[in-house]
Amino acid sequence: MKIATYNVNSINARLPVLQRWLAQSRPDVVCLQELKAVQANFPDAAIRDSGYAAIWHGQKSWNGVAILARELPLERRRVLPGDPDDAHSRYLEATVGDLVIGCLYLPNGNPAPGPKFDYKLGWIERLKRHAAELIAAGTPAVLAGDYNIIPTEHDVYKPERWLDDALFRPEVRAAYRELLAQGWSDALRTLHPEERIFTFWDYFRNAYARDAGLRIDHLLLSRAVAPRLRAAGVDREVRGWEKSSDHAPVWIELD
DNA sequence: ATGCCTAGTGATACTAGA
Repeated sequence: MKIATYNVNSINARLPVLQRWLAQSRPDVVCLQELKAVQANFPDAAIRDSGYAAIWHGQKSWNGVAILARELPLERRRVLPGDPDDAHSRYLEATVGDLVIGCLYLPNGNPAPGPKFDYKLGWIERLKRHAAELIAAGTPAVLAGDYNIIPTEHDVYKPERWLDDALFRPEVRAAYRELLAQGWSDALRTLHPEERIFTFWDYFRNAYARDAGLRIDHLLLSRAVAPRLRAAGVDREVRGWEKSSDHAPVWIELD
């Protein structure tokens, strides 16, 4: 079973690239982030033509998340609990087969410090509370998405330039470590502990050609799932396609 | 230190992304 996550940076601007990648990579489950479309503007028919049933949570202008699968995902929740005032579409959770799939788009948080960074830290705390419940229940779960967190200095092309950035600030990295310590494993790093792996290259500064990237898209496996991990990778060539997202798809294969 | 690019909105300039 192949599970992927892909920040598309607009589902409608990305549709040709998404369809081409789905046909080539043939994942069983896909978590999408940054739909940048209201609920009614999700291209459901085109996704069906590609062979996937989808649930999604749209929003005007920004954010928006979706889960695609061969059979219709059974929705469990469409918001992260813990803040009734949070109107961002950044979390969607569903049952697919024997797995719970959490699709997340964690806030960017820049500039830091500031209200956006505070929102990011609060969002991470809520994610940790929810993730702890999944672990406590022994749920076989995958939390996949754009975390907007560079976990370590090995996950960024030039760490000294990112020290004050909301993606790399010490408190954000610490929160990610605390999340893993609950019993989640970072699938890409588990199978490729030393490799230089990036999932995002800025549109600026010819970043992809220079391989000036970041690893910020992650698939976290609960204890019940981790032993099933067989392969993991980044479809980085997709970032080089015409009209690509600034992120590349990231995938795992489970028994 | 700044803008470099891309997308959405809705009006031709701004916000936001990371």
